[in-house]
Amino acid sequence: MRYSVEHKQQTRDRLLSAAAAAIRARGPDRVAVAGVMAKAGLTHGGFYAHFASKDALIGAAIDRMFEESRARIREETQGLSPHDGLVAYIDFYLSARHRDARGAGCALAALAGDLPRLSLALRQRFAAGMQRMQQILAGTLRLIGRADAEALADSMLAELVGALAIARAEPDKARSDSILAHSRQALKFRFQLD
Amino acid sequence: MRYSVEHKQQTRDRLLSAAAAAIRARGPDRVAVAGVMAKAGLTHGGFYAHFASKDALIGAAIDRMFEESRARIREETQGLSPHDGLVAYIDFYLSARHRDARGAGCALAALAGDLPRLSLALRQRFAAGMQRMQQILAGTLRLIGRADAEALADSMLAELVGALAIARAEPDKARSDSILAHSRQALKFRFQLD
DNA sequence: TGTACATCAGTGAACGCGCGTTCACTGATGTAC
DNA sequence: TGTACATCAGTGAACGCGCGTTCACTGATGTAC
Repeated sequence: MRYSVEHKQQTRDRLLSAAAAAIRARGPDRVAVAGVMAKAGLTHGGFYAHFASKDALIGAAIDRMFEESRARIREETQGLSPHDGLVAYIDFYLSARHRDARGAGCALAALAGDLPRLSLALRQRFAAGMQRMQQILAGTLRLIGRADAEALADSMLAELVGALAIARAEPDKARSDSILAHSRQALKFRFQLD
Repeated sequence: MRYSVEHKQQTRDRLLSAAAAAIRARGPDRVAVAGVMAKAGLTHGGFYAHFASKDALIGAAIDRMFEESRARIREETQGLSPHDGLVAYIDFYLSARHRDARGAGCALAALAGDLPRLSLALRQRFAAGMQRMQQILAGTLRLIGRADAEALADSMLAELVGALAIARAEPDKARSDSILAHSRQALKFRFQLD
C-alpha cells in the first residue's frame, strides 16, 4: 500500500523509541531487529526500508537517548534556580524511580559498559552525547560560582553514573537504596548544595 | 586418555582465567564457550566435563574476577600506610593502564552495566564480590579516621567505577585522560589525601 | 607380576535455535497522459 | 475527468551463520583379580 508522506517518518520514530528503550533495558546485543519491529506492530522484513542495518538503528537510537536525557534535564529543572535545579537533578538521577526504569533512564549509566565493545563510529556518536551532558553540568556549576567547573562536572558525572550503575547491579533493594542515598548525600555535601 | 589427578583442576583453572578475561573484555554475551575452550587449547565438546552450562562458567568466572581484584588491591597497597595505600589505589584504579587493560581490570567497572540483564543467581554472586570491595574501602577509611566510613566508601566506589567506565567509553584519548585526572584529583581532595 | 577391564578428559560431528539480512511479492494511492 | 502505470512501506519465506548443548567415540592409565 502507498502511505501518506508523514507516515514513514512516524514509523521510523516509533522504531527509534522502541529501540532506545530496548537497548537501554537489555543492551545492544540482546535487542533483535524483529523484536523492535514487532513492538511497532510490524513484521521484520520491513526494517530495511527505514535503516541500512542494525548498527545504523543503534546509532540513531543513541542520538535519541541523549535527546531524551536532555529533555529530562529540562523537565526536572524547569523554573528552578541553578542551585535548586542541580539539587533536583541529583535527586532525580539517584532516585529509586530512575534506577528501576532502565528503559527510560540515562544512556550513560545504561550503556557505558557496552561502549568499549561497539564500533568506533558508535563510540564517537555516544561521546558527543556524553560531552553535551557534561557541558550542561559544567554550565550549571559555573552559574553557582564554582571555579574549575569543567573538572568538577566530570567528577560529578562520574559519581552519578557509577552510583546508578552499582545500585542497579545490587539485587538487595535496601542495600541499593542506601547506595543511592549515600551518593546523593556526598554530592550535595561536596558541592555545598544542602 | 586418562590424566593425572591434578590435571582436571588445572584445566578448569585455565578455563576460568580465560573466561574471566574474555567476559570483562567483551561482555558475557559475546563470550563463546568454543572460544574459551580454544584459548585453553581444547575443543569445545569437552567443556561440559568442567561446567554444567555457560551460566555456571560465568558464575565461577565472576568469583574469580573478584579474587583477582582483591589480590590487586593487596599488591598495589602492600607495605603502605592506610593513607598512602588509599592514594596508591586511587592512582592505580584511575590510571591509563587500568583503563586500557579491560580484560584484567576491575569487574565492577567492566560488568556493572551487564548485571541487571543477568539471572538473579549471578547478580547475587556479583553483589557478594561488590560488598567485599566496599568493605575493604570502608575499613581503610575507618583506619584513617573518617566518620561514616560505610557511606563514604559507597560514594568513593561510585566515583571510581563511574569515572573508569566513562573514560573507557570515551574514544578521544586526551578527553579520557582528563576524565581520569579530574576524578583522581576530586577524590584526593574530598578525602583530604593530598 | 601380569592381564583384563573400567574410567573419564577430551574429540569432533551433529542438533536446534535465534538472529541479521535478502528478496520476490503486494496493493493502495499518487502521477502522467 | 478518466485510465494506465509507477511507487514504495510493509509482508513473509528463506538464507547463512554463530552459538549452546548433546553424544558416540577415543585411548592412556589406574585398578581389580
